[in-house]
Amino acid sequence: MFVSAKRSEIEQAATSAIKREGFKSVSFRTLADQVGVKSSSVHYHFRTKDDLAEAVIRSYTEAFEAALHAIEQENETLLGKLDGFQDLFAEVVAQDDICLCGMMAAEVSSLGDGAKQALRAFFRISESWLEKTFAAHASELSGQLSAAELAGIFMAGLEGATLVDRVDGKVARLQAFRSLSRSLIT
Amino acid sequence: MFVSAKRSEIEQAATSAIKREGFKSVSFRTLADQVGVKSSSVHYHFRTKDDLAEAVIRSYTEAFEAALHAIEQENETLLGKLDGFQDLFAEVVAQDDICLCGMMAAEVSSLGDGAKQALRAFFRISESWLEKTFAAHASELSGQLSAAELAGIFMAGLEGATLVDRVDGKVARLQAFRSLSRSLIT
DNA sequence: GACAGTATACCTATCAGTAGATAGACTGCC
DNA sequence: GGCAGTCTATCTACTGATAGGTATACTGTC
Repeated sequence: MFVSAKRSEIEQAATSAIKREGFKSVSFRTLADQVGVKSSSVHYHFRTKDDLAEAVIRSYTEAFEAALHAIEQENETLLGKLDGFQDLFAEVVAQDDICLCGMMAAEVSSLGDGAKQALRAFFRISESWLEKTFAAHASELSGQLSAAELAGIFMAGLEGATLVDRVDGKVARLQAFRSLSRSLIT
Repeated sequence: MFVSAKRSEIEQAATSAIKREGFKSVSFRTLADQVGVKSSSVHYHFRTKDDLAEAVIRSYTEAFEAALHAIEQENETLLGKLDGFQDLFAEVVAQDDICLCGMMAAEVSSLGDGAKQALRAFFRISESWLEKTFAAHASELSGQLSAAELAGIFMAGLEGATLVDRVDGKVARLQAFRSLSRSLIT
């Protein structure tokens, strides 16, 4: 499936901008300026703004899935996998951004149906990976929390941590979740 | 200190709208329509949009502080206090909203200095309350997490839980944090 | 008590800027 | 010739913000 280079470039520019300023703040004109075309050309690749939102979320989800797969391959232990997952969020905060889908989640009320569905898919996929991972290492876990509960805690927790950490420029909450994962593993 | 009824009304309308759609989506005109005045009258009470943001965040913080104080008075146990804290977030999700300051945190890059500072104050105050509460009940806690770490985990975690739960209309992550608090208390 | 001055709280009218979106023409490659 | 990709030009709608006016109410002075 070939997609034009310009289309990818626009998508990439949109992704960066959304992670920093949010989807509402991104305009066809600023994206066009950034990649060196006119706004009507952006409309050519993405008919409406909601088409753009959906495409960006789906690409982000694909990349996220690939990263999760790599983490799985490169780590044997639960702690290693969990650290890898948290690294993904640490990278985002390091660039003074938040997770694209966390940002979109805040703006969900102004998204169309296609984008909303794509957003739900992101969280379903990510949480499923976490749940599967916790379930596979159940014997290493102390405490009475289920794999599903742990998945929800880490998914929501890390999204919230990037959100709150960005406000004061620290990484205190992200660090606290590192500690939490260590305290849960025997 | 008397503030005009209309000003309060505008602030209230802004608060509701921000919790639902975000600050960017709120306009002087829609607020004006909602409270039955012209947009220039909204500008009379709040000179700029950032003045409005700051005022709304400060009022929200005051109300939040008052709620925390009430929780403290009405609950003896750590679990009771923690449940009370989580109830505040459950109320927000029940109305299909997210915490006003969580929303503002997502939009922080488009806020002015006054609003940013007010936002930092909200998180500082809320997290301090949590930390103080955890520290006061240290003997009831199992595990090696510090009071500061626990405060960060619950503050960020609950902000994230409301954010993610709203996407699929469930309260799964909020519930998972209820379980977490129970698993941490001996 | 009457008047001047000032503050509050709104109004109408308008501004420049930006938003998403569309129609129709041009260009270069296969 | 046909198609992909881009262009110019334009539209309607809306944004935050400002200028200038008005009615009402309070406040201090004579």
